[in-house]
Amino acid sequence: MRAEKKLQTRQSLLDAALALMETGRGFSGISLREITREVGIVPTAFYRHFPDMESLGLALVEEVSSSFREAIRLVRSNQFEHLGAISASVQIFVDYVVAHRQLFLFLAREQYGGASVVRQAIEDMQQRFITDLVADLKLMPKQRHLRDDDLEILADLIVKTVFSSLPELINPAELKGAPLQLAQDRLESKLRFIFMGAKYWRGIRWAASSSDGATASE
Amino acid sequence: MRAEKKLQTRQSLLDAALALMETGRGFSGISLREITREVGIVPTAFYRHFPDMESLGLALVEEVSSSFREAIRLVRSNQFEHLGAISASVQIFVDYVVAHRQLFLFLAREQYGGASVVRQAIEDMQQRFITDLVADLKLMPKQRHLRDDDLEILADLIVKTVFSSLPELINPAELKGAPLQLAQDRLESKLRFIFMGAKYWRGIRWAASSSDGATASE
DNA sequence: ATGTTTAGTGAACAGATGTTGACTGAAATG
DNA sequence: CATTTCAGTCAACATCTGTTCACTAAACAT
Repeated sequence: MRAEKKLQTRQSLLDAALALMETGRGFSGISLREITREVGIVPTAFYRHFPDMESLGLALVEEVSSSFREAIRLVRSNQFEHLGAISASVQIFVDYVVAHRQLFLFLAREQYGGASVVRQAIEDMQQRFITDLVADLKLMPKQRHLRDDDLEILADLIVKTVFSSLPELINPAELKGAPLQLAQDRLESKLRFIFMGAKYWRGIRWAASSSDGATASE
Repeated sequence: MRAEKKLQTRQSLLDAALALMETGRGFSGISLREITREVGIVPTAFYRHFPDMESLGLALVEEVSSSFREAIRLVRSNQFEHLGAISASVQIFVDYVVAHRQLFLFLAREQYGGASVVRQAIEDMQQRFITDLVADLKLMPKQRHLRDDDLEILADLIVKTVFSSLPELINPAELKGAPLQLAQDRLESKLRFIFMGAKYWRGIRWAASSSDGATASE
């Protein structure tokens, strides 16, 4: 009961940090004292759980990382059943995101704006997702015509598109009736664009990388 | 010579804010006093130019906005010449971004992470770009098979893809020889995926928006 | 030449922040 | 039961912050 209570307040600290981010500020704009105030403990008790704010941020990254993995797991388990794979996948994913709003709000806010260590951790997480997605895509017969490096870029595009859609999936700053469904449809369409592009991708190498003008059209 | 000098130090304040962001912190992590210290004036002189930090941030958004417009103008003036439109456009754009690194660093950092007012201003700017791009795409004969709302989503996808590529185009945190050229190639390939998807886009309406399972395949 | 405007100065304030060290009291251990 | 462990308390600190007010002096207008 000693360590159990400790983990409990530790979680309270993490939750308080997430809750305070709903005021509109970034993670770096939240103070140690604010968090402890929210939890109801004295500022110095913070150090019983984290050496500093930075490592609390890293703990949040880990939390959102495993949460994201869970969402992916849910999507994947249904992906091979339905025919409308994209639609079903997006539906599952969006449901999961709104059910864990605060966590993904943190992710959306800090993916580029956070302190360098937290940002780096998020980038690493993103890269792992991309790598995993590449492995998944390799198993799909529809993507067999794509080269490995093209697959990597495709996966990167998909992941970044999903990440960049997080703000509109989360923000309560909408007045009309069904802005969530609209954002969800938009994400679905975007992925449809991308996968359509992948389907008709021609492995044409457009010569060297740099500035020779004569490339394949389009 | 009185107002000229004033504009000069005002610009110094803006530049100092950008310069301080290269320390890794977000805009909200920079203090008023730090900026004045960097410029070499006393803290209270700040108020001769901005009522508070927030409006300095908004001034930065305006600056990056007009800078971005200039980049787009450059891209557009060459777009109708070459055949390798994507490659040339990306080349021009990337050149412009690295030439104005600090401004676009600010944009990349604050697009989601910034204080609510600044973030909102950036979102508005993004939306104007999307609207403009829709108008542009409408003029291109290759995109005539796309419905208006599909064009909107396509433009959204393109703009967000470019925005999400900004960090890798800017960050000096690379050790190898040519990471910039690599990032540039990646952006080019992503846009190629997207435009390929647009080319083969079929205007099929997949029924209503919400949760009916029977959708078009893929 | 005289008076006004104003960018920048300088001192000082109230408040918030991170971090310190010594403490308390209850749970865990033996 | 005696002892150790340790999550949380309490008071205090040095530091940094944004903002105030009265001021100086140089550029401007008259």
